[in-house]
Amino acid sequence: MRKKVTLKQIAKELDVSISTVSKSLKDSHEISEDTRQKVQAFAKLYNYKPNNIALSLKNKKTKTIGIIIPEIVHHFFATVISGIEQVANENGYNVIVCLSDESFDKEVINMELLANGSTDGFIMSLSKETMQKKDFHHIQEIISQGMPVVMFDRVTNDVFCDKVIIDDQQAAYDAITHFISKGFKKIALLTTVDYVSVGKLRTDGYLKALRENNIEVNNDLIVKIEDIDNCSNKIESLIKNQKFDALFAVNELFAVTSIKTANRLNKKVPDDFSVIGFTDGIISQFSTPSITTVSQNGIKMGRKAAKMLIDRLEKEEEDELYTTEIIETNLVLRESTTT
Amino acid sequence: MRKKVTLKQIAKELDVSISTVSKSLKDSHEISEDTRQKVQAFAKLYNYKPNNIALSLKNKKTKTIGIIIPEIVHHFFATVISGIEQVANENGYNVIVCLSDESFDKEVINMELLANGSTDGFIMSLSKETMQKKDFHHIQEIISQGMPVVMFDRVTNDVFCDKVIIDDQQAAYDAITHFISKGFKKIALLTTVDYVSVGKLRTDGYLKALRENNIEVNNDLIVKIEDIDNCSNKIESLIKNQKFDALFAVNELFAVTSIKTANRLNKKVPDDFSVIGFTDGIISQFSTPSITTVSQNGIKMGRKAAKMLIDRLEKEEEDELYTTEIIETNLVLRESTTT
DNA sequence: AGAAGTTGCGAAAACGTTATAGTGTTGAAA
DNA sequence: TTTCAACACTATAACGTTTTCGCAACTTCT
Repeated sequence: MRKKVTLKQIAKELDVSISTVSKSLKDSHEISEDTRQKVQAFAKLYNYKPNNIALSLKNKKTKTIGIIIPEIVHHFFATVISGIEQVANENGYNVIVCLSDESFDKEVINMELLANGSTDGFIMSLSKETMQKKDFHHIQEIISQGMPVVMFDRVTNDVFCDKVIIDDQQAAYDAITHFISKGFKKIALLTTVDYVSVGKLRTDGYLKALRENNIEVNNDLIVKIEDIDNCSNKIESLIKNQKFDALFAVNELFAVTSIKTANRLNKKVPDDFSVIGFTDGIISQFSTPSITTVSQNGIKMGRKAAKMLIDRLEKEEEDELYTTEIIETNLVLRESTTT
Repeated sequence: MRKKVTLKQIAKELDVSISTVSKSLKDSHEISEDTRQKVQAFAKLYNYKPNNIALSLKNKKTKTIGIIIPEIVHHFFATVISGIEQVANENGYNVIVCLSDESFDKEVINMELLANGSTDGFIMSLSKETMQKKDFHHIQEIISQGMPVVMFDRVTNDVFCDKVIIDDQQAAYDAITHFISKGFKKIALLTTVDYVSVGKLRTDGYLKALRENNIEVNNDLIVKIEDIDNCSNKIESLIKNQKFDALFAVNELFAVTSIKTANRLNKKVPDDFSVIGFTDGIISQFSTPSITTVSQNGIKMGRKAAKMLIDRLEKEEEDELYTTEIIETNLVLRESTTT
């Protein structure tokens, strides 16, 4: 076994001081040509690479970004990580990923662990439980220690930090407006319970679009879902006595579930009703019919978040001006809507 | 801003030595009850948490696992990460994720970077380029430095280390045997080019099953796909002059693409032909018809890989006996096959 | 020849921690 | 009274770096 070699070992072997070795490897002009070459040759031979941990301790920066997300088996979050990783990589950063599993406690524990020197900053999306509890002490604490945090998608106004979001309300508004422009008036909504901020905002966009077009809101057409695994009956009854001609779902799981339910009830999308979903993921692309969705560009979001974090990390003056970036969305037209 | 407090600062503040503080916090009996309480109270007040980096340097272990995978926007890899993370978390480890983007160079760079002190070991799946080049120096080097590596799914026999795989050949064999037991004789195969080891093995399983059942192999029914984005014509011509009654695809993308192509050509799955895919992901579940697949339990694979790595990290004697764990697969029956 | 500057290198501190080996004081046993 | 152990604490080394400062030994200038 060839253990990694250290400066000390090289120094001893060549009978010079550690300082000399360090300086030689950094091409310092303090060291004679001769010594420098000798050291460099030796270092190369033994494949010397500086120890990251020692460097981190010395420099008080780790060149590592902590990512805290609710889950990873989720197309959107995976794309965001991918985006973050791209920019991180371009800038010599690594990413360390922690999953909160939608649990407040896990979110807190993970963040506190990483905050003790392991990362230079965080990029995160809040867990459901955190949003419900509205307890953001752990995040406040970390920010107050001077560690930058960037939130994306599931964010909160209660914490001051950089944020990257899409304009959920506007995106939903656009989707509904699209329906209306196609002549649909009876539009159903499949949404989440209100404490999920993005669900709430998308619902608001739906309501706004109806209001502005003087369409009366029919509460029978609005279904709020707590848990997708236990809601088949709700969706089923909505579709069975179908009183709508278009359906807007606030995520792709709801969208595809409604289509599959319709199939089961011998109804056809888009013949019997059109569907627009949210989040342009795998499901929407490969469902039959493929689903028209509001695309939520995860890669772009991740890249932006990473850029914001790294910018903040690499400028030395502390800047108290936080910004919220809005990533534009657009409607990807597919087979689940009539043209 | 309330910067993190260090032992030194506490020591100074309480006018004791650093050692005393350290020992007090560790409840050492060397320290008097009085002092201990005083120190602990103070530490709590200032929310003292030991610095991970300093600990890592001292202990020469980081409690961090490096994960190197080709991509993350991929259901299977995401589930594996999820499994790894579960076990890592249970054992006080963190995971640092690097993406090779299927590139050899990125794989090498990332691994070498992390190997310089950032992680205690690696869990990885080889990039396509690495498999093609058959160059595993970077991995050999890291192993020879005494850093354990566990490979999963895309592995190689050229490196001695722990591995976690499924029995790809057997799984494919089982799928084909299932077809045959249902009376299908003309079975098409949608596979990858041969250098992708898992694709090759699954193809072998297909061939073996046919051979053992005395069914002649018809090369017209075997389509090898290099790049899914540029293969629609190949799949289309296969399906257009359909000479098969069942189709086995070595991944879910190929499976869903064949179904969608069939739809376009006014053929129906499973009425015109049955389909079995590989990798039980989102697509298979939500496709219409949902797809019968060989389930490749990513969570289990990730958990197993993490367990193997951590076991090796936590026992001090170096053990040169490497094992290869095989995760069982099973056929998940859905709508794309007739019963 | 003495002062001043240059060259080439080493010592030491620092980052934050833990563990080992002292050290001085007290109290009890011999 | 001496000896020794127990107690409560401190100093120091170590992990692997980088960097500042210091110090010889030359060289150059006056």
